[in-house]
Order: sequence, then structure tokens, then C-alpha cells
Amino acid sequence: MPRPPGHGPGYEIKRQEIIDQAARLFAKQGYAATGIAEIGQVAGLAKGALYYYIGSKENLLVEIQNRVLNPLLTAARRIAALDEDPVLRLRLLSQTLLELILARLDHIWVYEHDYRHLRGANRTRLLRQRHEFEKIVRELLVEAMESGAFRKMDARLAMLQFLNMHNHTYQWAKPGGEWDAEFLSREYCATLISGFRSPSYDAGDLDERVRRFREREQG
Amino acid sequence: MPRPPGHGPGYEIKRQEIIDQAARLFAKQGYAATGIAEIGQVAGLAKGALYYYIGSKENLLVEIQNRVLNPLLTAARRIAALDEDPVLRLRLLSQTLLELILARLDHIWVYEHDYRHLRGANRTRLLRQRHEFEKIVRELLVEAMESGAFRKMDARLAMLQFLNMHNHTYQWAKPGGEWDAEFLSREYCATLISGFRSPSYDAGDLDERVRRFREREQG
Amino acid sequence: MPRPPGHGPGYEIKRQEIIDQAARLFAKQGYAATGIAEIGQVAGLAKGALYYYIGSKENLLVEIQNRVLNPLLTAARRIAALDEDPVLRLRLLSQTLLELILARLDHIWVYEHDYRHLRGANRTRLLRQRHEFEKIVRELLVEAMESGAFRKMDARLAMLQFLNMHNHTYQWAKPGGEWDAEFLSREYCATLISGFRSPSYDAGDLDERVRRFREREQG
Amino acid sequence: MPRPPGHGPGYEIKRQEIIDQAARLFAKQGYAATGIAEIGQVAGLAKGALYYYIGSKENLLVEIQNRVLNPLLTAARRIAALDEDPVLRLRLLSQTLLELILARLDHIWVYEHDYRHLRGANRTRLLRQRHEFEKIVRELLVEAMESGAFRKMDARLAMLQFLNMHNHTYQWAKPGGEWDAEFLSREYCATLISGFRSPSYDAGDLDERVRRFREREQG
DNA sequence: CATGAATGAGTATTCATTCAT
DNA sequence: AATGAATGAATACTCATTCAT
Repeated sequence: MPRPPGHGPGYEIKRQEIIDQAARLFAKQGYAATGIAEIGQVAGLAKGALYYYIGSKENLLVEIQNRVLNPLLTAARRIAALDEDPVLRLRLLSQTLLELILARLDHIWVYEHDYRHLRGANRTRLLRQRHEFEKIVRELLVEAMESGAFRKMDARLAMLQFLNMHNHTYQWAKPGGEWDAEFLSREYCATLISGFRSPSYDAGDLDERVRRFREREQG
Repeated sequence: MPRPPGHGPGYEIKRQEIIDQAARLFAKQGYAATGIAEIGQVAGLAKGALYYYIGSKENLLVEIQNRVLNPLLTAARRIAALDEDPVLRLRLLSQTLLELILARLDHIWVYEHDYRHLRGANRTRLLRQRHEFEKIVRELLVEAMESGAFRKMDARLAMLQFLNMHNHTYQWAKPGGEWDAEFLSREYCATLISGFRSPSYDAGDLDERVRRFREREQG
Repeated sequence: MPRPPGHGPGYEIKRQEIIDQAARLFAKQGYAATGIAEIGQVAGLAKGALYYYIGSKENLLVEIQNRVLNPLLTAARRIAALDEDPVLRLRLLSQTLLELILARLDHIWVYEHDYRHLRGANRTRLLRQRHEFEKIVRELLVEAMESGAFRKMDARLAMLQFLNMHNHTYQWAKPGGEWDAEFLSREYCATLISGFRSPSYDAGDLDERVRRFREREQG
Repeated sequence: MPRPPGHGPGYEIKRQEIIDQAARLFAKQGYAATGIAEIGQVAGLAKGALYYYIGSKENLLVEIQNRVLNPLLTAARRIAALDEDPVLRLRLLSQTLLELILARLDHIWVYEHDYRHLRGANRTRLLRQRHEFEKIVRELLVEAMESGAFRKMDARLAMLQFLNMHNHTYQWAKPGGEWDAEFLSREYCATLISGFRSPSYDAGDLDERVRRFREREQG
């Protein structure tokens, strides 16, 4: 998303570095409590030069949100469209979501805490994207109910349980912590699926199927 | 908790009102983004008078945290000490926690988002109290495993699942929303317990037992 | 135009003093080139206290414009409504205008130069008021034509000549300069009226009539 | 007026274009409120390149003032030295001045508003040139008095009336407006001369003589 | 010739806090 | 018990200018 006319080749690289550093600071102290001066300091840039790269403080927030939402939505749409059984797709989505959370913990802090500081169009777009993600989850849950795997439940409440379980992880996870996304996904989904499933449904070798699917995809 | 010696009778009442209003503003805009002037305005007080009651902005934050943690810890300690089966106690704790969350949504927003703005002793005490609560949950889970109700799991991970599920509720709950604490507690615990339970365990009439227990307590 | 709730008795006085000083600075250097810091310095106030009184820099500009336009329009409306012959009223208006210009030279500098820095509603109101003043002048000129005193001319061009002659005075007049408003008005009007008059019209003792009118008014 | 030694042939052309565009922006927004970045943008030049041509922002202002004052003074000197009657020369000067004002309205805005932003030698030279122009007008008026065409007046006040009338035109004139310089000059001078003239003087066919003089000059 | 990158002082404005009254 | 007034540092952001390439 380069600015007016002409930026050198190093521009975008440096820009991304600055966003990285801003994300770290925002995560630790909050967006509102972090000053532009502080960002300039860790970036080793005077205020003027900093603005050359960032345009505005809110811009930084937008970019951080995008770094979370763009890959999340892309992956979610792709997974939702797969020709696989809905429970498997939920499990894939869970793992992808947790991978993203654990890979970018600081971004997630900002994503979860500071979206309210966005204004106008930025805020609108963000809310729309969040709703799209929630819709994807809800529709997968509905599919799982219709397939007979899950019992009939309030789809919205099931979706919220799914999101509660996953989205709160950033609050306690540490970078390089003891559990990886695959493990957490297995555990979270074990709990959720055992709560949501029909009496007759047996998840069987779900985790094994996920593993094979992912191998196939990358291989 | 009166500060300088010699305050009239209305002091504490007005003080609590101010904290109420501050909580509402902090919840909506964030602690860092809310100005003292704004609080004075909704409180109908000039800044000088405001400071007479509050001492400092951080004080407000401390009080709000206390309003969440004091009743929470008191209730949690009482429930943990009950002579009841651990699953029942978990279910009681769940409902109490959700009652507190739904009753004071704005306080919870502040509690979840802005504890990082506390400094020094305030911060230390807060973290200690949070850990105490987590410990209570964890020990109840361990008891449930030892009683044979729950399968053997990583107690910390189980505790985190419990907290994820409950503590993220503030993000989407609305005051006067469609679900009350009892309903949410039943749903959350149904999911969690079906995920945690031993193959042999049957929760049976857990919700009914909770209802009877509560009636007995208040009656 | 006091601000929110409650200001002490000295507030408005000090506020007016600050506006005085700002007008002096704006006149000398221009609005855009004068910093808030500079105003605070001559006012002997730190930036915080300054803002307590002024609200914003643009506010200062608005107040200065008002100090010119309010008395000008009030006087112009009053004069236009007088039951006197139109040439006399023009002459009265001329003198009043020049009195205002000479009495508040610095305000007029700001009024003439910096109205373009007003935005939104402030700008709209200003332009409306300027047009009202121009309309009053134009209508007096039309009346003078209709009364046979002035020859038939393009009323707008006559109005612009009237304004050119008067409004450019600020550019060279000095406070306490050698000519007063009465003298300048006599000279300007002598020129303008001799240019505008019908061949048959004789202004006669116009200046004497103005003098008597003013004496009557004040006596 | 090339600056560093060794500039290509396009240098001066581009330089003049930049000054054109700067004048437009300064006129619209004021010198102080117009940024170098903005000028670079409309000139299609990065800031580095811009500075290659302009040297400094104040330089632009100097050039714009020169573009007004150089032709104005040249013309005024030439007209003053003509072997014609002083009233005709005043009328010629009036028309030339108005031609310049109407032809370069944006330059005149800058000339009238922003000369105060010049510093040091630039400012001194400007004031000297302005005084020279005023002196030329004043001396023509004196000549007209001495020739018996004008009555004896305060020459300075007459000069100021002349300048008031002409120099304020930029405030309301529009490019391509309904009146041209010849018309305005005729109207302004009709007013001024009827105000200044001796009872015995008859301007007669002044405008016709101006027309013939100009035809002769160009033919 | 022209650029992209950098600077650092400067912009208007807001902040939490204090204190004499 | 409460106020109006004041502070001074901090806020996000813009400025004219420079310079290596």
C-alpha cells in the first residue's frame, strides 16, 4: 500500500519493520498509551522520518489489523470452501486460527484490544471483516448440525463458545510457549466437539485426518 | 477506604458514584484514552473537586479492579471450601463468575483491558489476586480428576480452557442480553464437562443440584 | 460567549485582553505565521492556561472578526434606517467606518487579511455579514441615485469604489496618525460624491449637517 | 537570474513555471499557510528537485514580488517621463496599474498580503520600490496641481486616495471578470479627477486621448 | 537533473495534576 | 466541600531544508 509517487526499494521493507516494532509496543502498553516518539525511538528514526513511512498513528493500527485479518480471512474462506466434512473443516480452521494467534501474539493483543480506536471507514471495514469470520464459523457449525455430526444447538452460541475458547488464548500464551497450535487445536476441539456432537457421532481419527490433509496440501 | 482523615458522610457515596461513571467511560473508550476532564463532566464536578474524591486517575483503576476481584475472590474462596462434589463447585463457580461478568460488563472491560496500566504495588497485588483465582479453578479441576469425575489431564490447560470460555464473554455480551448467567453457565459447563469427564462419569442432574443448592443458600 | 460551566469574574476580562494581544500579533505577522506559543508569551500565560481562555486559535480569529463586524453592522443598520437623505447617510456611514478602522487598526489588518483562514460555519457567517454590509452601501447608493442626487451608475461599481477608497486605508494609516476619521471621511466623500453626483446636485453644507447630526445624537 | 553556475537551457523555463504555480497557491491560501510539499506536488517535482530550482521558499516570494514591481516600476518611470500633460499621464498610469492587477491577480494577492514575510535586504528593497512608485504618483499629482488642472491639495492624501482606489481592486476582481482595465481606469479616474480638479478644469476628451496615445505607441 | 530519505525544530492542542481561595 | 485558574510536559503531526546517491 505505497504512498504518493515513488518510493525507493527499501521503503516497504523499512515500513514493515516499523509496523513490527509498533505492534510490539502497542501490545505491551496499549495503542493509546504508546506515543509516536516511543515508536520513533525503537525504530531509530526521528519523528519526521517516521511519518515519512507511516503517514499516521492510526495507519499503523490499520496495518496491524490487516496483518491479522487478511491471512485469517483468506485461510478461513479457503477452508470453508473445501470439499471435506464440516467437522474436519472446523478442526482445520481451529488450528489455522491458533497458528496465527501464536505466531503473532503481539499483533493479536492489538487486534483484540485496540480495534476500538479505529475511526470511520477503517472501523467499518474492520467490523465487517470480523463479522465475516464469525459467519464462516457459524455456517460451518450449521453444516455440522445438518450433517448429523453435531446436535441441534443455537448456532450463534456455539460459535461464541468456539471463539471464546480460541480468541482468549492470547491472554496467557507466551512466545515459544510449551504448547503449539496443533496441540492446542486438538485439545480445544476435543472439548468443543464432545460438547457439540450428536450422541451417535464418533469423531474417530479426526486428528489423524487433519495431519494427513495438511501433509497432502504441503507435499 | 477513606483517604485523608476527616471526610463528611456523603464522601464515600459520591466517591462510589464517580467510580461508577469512570468505569463506564473507561469501558467504552479505554483507560488511556479517557480524560479526567471527561469524568469530571459526567460527574458534574470541576477538576479540583474531582481530585478531592479520587486522588488520582490510577486510583480509579485500582478501585475498579477491586470491585471485580474482591467479590470474585470472596465468592471463589467460599465456593471452593464448600463440602460439595468438585464438579458441582466448578459449576457454581462458573455461574458466579458469569453473574459477575454480566452484572458489571463495563467493569470487566476495564479489568480485562487496562490492568496493564497499573504500576508498582497495585500491579503486583492485582497479579497475585488473579493467580489466586486461577489456582482455585485449577485445584477444583484437580479435585475433580482425583474424584474420578474428570479424566487425567494437564490441570493448567484445563484451567485455561475454563477461563478462555468464561472470560472472553465480556467481548460480545450486551447488558440485558438474551442469555442470563445461569443459562450461559449451563451451556459452558456442559461443553467443558463433556470434554473433561471420565468415560464413566455422568453429570446427571447437575444443573438441578445447582438450582437446589442456590435456593437453600438464599432461603 | 463564556465556556462550559462556571467561570470566575476575571475570566472574561482576561479573555478580552488575550484577544487584544492576539490581534496585535496577528496584525503584525499574519494569523498563520503567529504561533500560539508567541501569544502565550506576550499574555504571560503557559500554553495550558492560554487554552483555558481561548479554546482554540481559530476562536481568536473569530472573536477578532466579530469585534470588527458586530459594531460595523450594528452601526451600518442604524444609519441606513435613519430618516435622512441618502447622501448624508452615506457620509455618516463613511465616517463611522473610518472611525472603526482607525480605532482598531490591528483588528482591521486581521479582518482584511486572515478571514480566509476561517473554516466551515465561521467562514460562512463571516461572508454573509460582509455581504450584508456591502448591500447596505449599495442600497444607499441606489437611494441616492433615485433621489436624483447621484447620476445613474452601475450600483455595484459605485459600491466597490466606495469600499476601495475606505477599506484600503488600514494599509497606510498609523495609530495616532495625522488625520482623524472625520477629516478622512470628508475628503473621501468629497471625492466620491463629486464623482457620483448628478450635474444638478450640490452637496452644500453636507459636512456641517453631519456635524450637527452627530452633536444632536450625542447631546 | 540564474543561481548556481552551470544550468541547462530548460532551467529558467521550469523555474518560471514553478513560480507561477507557487503564486497561485500563495494567493489562494497565503504564503505562510502554503507548504513546500504542496508546491512540489502541483509542480510534479520531488522536494529535492524543487529546491534545485527555487533555493528557498522565501526566494519564491521575492520572485513574485519582482514580477509585480519590476514591470510596474518600469512602466511607471516611462509614463512619468512622457512629454504629456500630467492628468493624461496619471490616467495612463492608472490603466497600466489596473492592467497589471487584472492580468496577475494571484501575484497581486501575494504582493499585497505577504510582503511582510520578507526579511532583511529583500524587505528593504521591496519597501524602497514601493516608495518609489508612491513618489511617482505623488509627483504626477503635484505636477497636475502646478499645471492648474488640479486644485491645491495635500499631495500625500491625494496619492493615497489614488492608491486606495486602485490597489484594493484585487480584493474583489475575478479573472475574466466583467470589467477590463480600460473601463475601470476610466471610472476610477473619472471619480478621482472630478474630486481633484480645479473648478476651471475640464478633462474633456481625456479617455479619447489615452486611446489615441496607446494606439500610436503600439502602432 | 532529480530522487528518496532524513532531520529537528515547530505546529496546535490535551493531559493529569496542583493549589490558593 | 468545591472552585477556577494555572502549569508544564506530552500529544500527534507538519515544516522548510539538506544531502548522498
